[in-house]
Amino acid sequence: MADGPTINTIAERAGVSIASVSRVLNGLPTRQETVRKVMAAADELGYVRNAVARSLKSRRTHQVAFAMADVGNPAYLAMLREIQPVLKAAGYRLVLHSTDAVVADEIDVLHSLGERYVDGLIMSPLRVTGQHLEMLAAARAPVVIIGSVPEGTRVDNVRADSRTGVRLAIDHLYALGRRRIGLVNGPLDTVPGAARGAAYREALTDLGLPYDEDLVRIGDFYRAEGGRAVAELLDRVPDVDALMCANDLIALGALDVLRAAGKRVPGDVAVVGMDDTDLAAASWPALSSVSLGSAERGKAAAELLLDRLQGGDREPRVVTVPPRLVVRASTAGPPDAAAGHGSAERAEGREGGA
Amino acid sequence: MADGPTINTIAERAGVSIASVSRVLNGLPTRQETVRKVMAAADELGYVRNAVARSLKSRRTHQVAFAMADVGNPAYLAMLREIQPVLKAAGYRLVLHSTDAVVADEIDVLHSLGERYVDGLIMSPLRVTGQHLEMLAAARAPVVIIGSVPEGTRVDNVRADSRTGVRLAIDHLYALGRRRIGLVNGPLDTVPGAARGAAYREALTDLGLPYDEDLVRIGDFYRAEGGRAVAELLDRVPDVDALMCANDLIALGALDVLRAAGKRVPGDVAVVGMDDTDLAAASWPALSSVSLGSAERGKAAAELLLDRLQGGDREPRVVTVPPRLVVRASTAGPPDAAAGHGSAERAEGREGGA
DNA sequence: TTGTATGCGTTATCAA
DNA sequence: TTGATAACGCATACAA
Repeated sequence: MADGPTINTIAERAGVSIASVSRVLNGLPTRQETVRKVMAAADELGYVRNAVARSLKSRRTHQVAFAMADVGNPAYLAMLREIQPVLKAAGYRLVLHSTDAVVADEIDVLHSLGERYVDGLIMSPLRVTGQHLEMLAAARAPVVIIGSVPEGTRVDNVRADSRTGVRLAIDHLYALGRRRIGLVNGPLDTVPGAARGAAYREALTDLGLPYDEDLVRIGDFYRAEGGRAVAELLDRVPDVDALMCANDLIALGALDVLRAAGKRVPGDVAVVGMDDTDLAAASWPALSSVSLGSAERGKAAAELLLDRLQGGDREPRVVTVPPRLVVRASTAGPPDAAAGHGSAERAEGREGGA
Repeated sequence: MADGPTINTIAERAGVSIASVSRVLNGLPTRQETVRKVMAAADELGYVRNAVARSLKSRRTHQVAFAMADVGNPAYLAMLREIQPVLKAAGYRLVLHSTDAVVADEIDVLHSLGERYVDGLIMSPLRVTGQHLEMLAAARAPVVIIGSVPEGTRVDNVRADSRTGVRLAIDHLYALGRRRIGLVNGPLDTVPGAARGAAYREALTDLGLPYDEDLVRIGDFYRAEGGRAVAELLDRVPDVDALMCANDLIALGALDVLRAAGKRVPGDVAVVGMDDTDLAAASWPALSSVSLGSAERGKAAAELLLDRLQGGDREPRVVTVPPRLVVRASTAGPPDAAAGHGSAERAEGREGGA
């Protein structure tokens, strides 16, 4: 792997100055003959511009970072899938950070913004701490936060409306006649966990249903732990007739446990997931799920960032993506979905609006 | 967003030279008093090293690129999930490229290696053209290819063994008494498509089964098109009793179509997928699937690249990851899996070895 | 139209 | 132990 040619190498070979080489390479007005000589030399040498040197000079890297909690979480991947092509189309490379939901890692990412290896950052933090806010205020490059930040934070912000999302699901279950509706939530010290918990309580109140602590279980956002939480809930409230799960992975865990317990879905227990990931459509019975618009949020975030990178200064903007209930067999199928062929097809595609 | 402080700013403030500042920042031997002054100034100014300038000087970016065909494909995401932490632990950032299976884009990525914005590249090309090989030979940074390259190509290479993988699946189906085993494949001009097609034919021959063109359908690697291919196959061979699908998405499409056609799985038709993605475990009936070790291949590729980045020169290495058949309900469940609760659980976790 | 010289922010060499 | 200075590869103001 020999050292690559630089504009100096080309200049020598073409018998011109490096300034002329640079001009030709950048398409600035130059005499035809010089252009020819430079292009020929560049070609023969297999010259490729050094991106690092360009960046140092231009103060732009044409890179953007996307920081999320977990590369394994389909909700983040849905964002990624939308972010990637938007950035690519605009000529930006994507640097991926997975913070494993470790706050210190998120702070690290914000700190590293100062190193100027990217022109901007899209971040989807699980929790927003005071330190986050401090660093955001001091950030030396544009940042877009996916998730909710406190009022008045001067940062571009794309948020989901999980409150309305939970409401859609609970109303749906209520309309189906369910009255003992459980909640299987993630940790309350996460932004989504807290929001979903509060929204659940509020929705019940508005519907005139009692709030029963035994109907609420907390696990984490994964399948196995979600299953355990459901087992516990079943133990305390054997006649629960519906489960609102804080994400699809938890809901899959719920399906596992309900099946093992001999409960029919949705006959005995209706199940709603959240995030409407690929898994929802693949599972059986197909999972009704509240989409919080991960894909749309990713796209919106990418566009906000690009606008900021290209347009320059403007007031921070807040974009809220409305949730959407996608009804499938786990709530709207035949009483024992396990007995019916084709139920998933019938239900799939029906979508309730906000 | 004011201009950030540089070592010059610090030097002025601390009343020392930039050389001293650099020394302190890099922990080189320096007088205590100087260290103190520099650190104080750096602290007050909120100094952060400029990564671009460092890279220009050091000729290392501490970035590695991963180029794959499709951010939406779970097999690549499985690789990504393993690659990311390995690189992160070694202090490398991950730059993500999605080429949308466009060959020109892959060539672009190889070309852009010359820009030196990354120290190395992991690439998983769908097809390896002559141009790929040319550019690999001329690459100015280490590359690891996930996928098969021609014998003698001087490049680190991690390959799956889809031939053995297909063989495992066909043998399994044969052992279950299936004799009319169909193949739902992806395009034959892709490396995996060609390999799987050939392996299927070979496996049948070895088992003494006739090769029937009507039993082989070609679509692409996605769910809807896979379903269409299965519908066509059903039309031609109504009594097909097993389907080998070239990936899990195709297999999900197969489940859709079989269910709609009133076929029982695995009673009437046993179905095997490939790649063993998350979807396989989530689907119903849970999908038997041949894991080609996407995760392991990703990990191996990252380790090969790191070794090359850190260790330096050595002969190119070829790592072959063995396939593994994961048996679930879609082949080993009760005749009509749709009628049985808990079948997925019973089958899950049973794994046949190579 | 072209070349010289300077700076982008670091690191590293060489004298002092 | 420290400071002046030269790269790293490129872009550009200015002079020729």
